[in-house]
Amino acid sequence: MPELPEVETVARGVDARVRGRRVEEVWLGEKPEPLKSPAAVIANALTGARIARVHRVGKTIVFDLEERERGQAKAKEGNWRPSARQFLVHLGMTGRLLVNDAGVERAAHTHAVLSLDDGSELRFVDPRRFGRLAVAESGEVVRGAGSSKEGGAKATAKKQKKERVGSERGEFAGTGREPLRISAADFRALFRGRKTAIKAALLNQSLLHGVGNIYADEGLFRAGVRPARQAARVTAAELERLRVGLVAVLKAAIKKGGSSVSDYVDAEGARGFFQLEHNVYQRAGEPCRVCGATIKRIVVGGRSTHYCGVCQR
DNA sequence: CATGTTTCCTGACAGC
DNA sequence: TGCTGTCAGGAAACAT
Repeated sequence: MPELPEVETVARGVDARVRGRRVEEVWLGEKPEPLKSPAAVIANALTGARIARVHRVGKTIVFDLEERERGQAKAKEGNWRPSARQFLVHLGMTGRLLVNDAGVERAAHTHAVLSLDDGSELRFVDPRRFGRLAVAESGEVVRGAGSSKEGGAKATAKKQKKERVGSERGEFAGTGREPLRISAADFRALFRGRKTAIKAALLNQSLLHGVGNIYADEGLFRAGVRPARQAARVTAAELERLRVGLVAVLKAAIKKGGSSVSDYVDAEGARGFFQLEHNVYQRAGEPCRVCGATIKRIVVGGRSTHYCGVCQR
């Protein structure tokens, strides 16, 4: 399942392939498309736009777009300006973003295809349909769910706070803080007074975004903290070990192209290798690499959770 | 608001 | 062989 390192890997790979390309045509799949924004909004935002940059915010892949200057219709090949809209892709559990030559046969469960001006195609493939596509309007809030049916008035009026668009320059800012950049003090503050399990808090995307089940378990192992501990009771020293451990494990995973459990692949369809270096995730019943004790599996926050009962307290 | 539970969706896999 | 049941899990929706 794609978490921060996997999403980062995909974003980098896609960026290398599509940056500067112009979107000539947009195809969106059948009825139950995984769209957060209405199909017309997505098609309208993308068709004719140029892709300025692709990057990652939390677990979301963000496409910065440019559009042609108005007025000067004669269009020398050069009058582009930043678009007020960004294209957002969330891979969910099984989503893939692939860049293929248009001639390559489309995989099953292909839900969206952007035809680019160099004859390649950016394809969104997602068997389980947990992934989401959306357009963020500068200065607006990208709401979660509901709007998948209707982008309508009701959705706009409702409570808004989920994903911020516009921290500073009106860009999509995600739901929480970036694990790789948050300060020690801000990190500690996230968990202050929280009665939920530290693992559940780590998975809460409105606190930290980008950390999922794999790296929550791996980070807690590095910190020597048991996943079920109440967040508020984890000491400052432990939280700092947790922050440092998370940064280390996330960076190490990015270097290895992410973890390919289930069926994750990058923009070229290549698997990652970090799963080979997991200390606890999906290693229940196997010996701890540090102390040799048997790795345990429990359920925390509704998620399967792995830890070493000796190394983690 | 904080927290816990249910739901979506389909491939993979265990068991018969 | 082939069918059935169970599981996985990100995040929205719903419940408490």
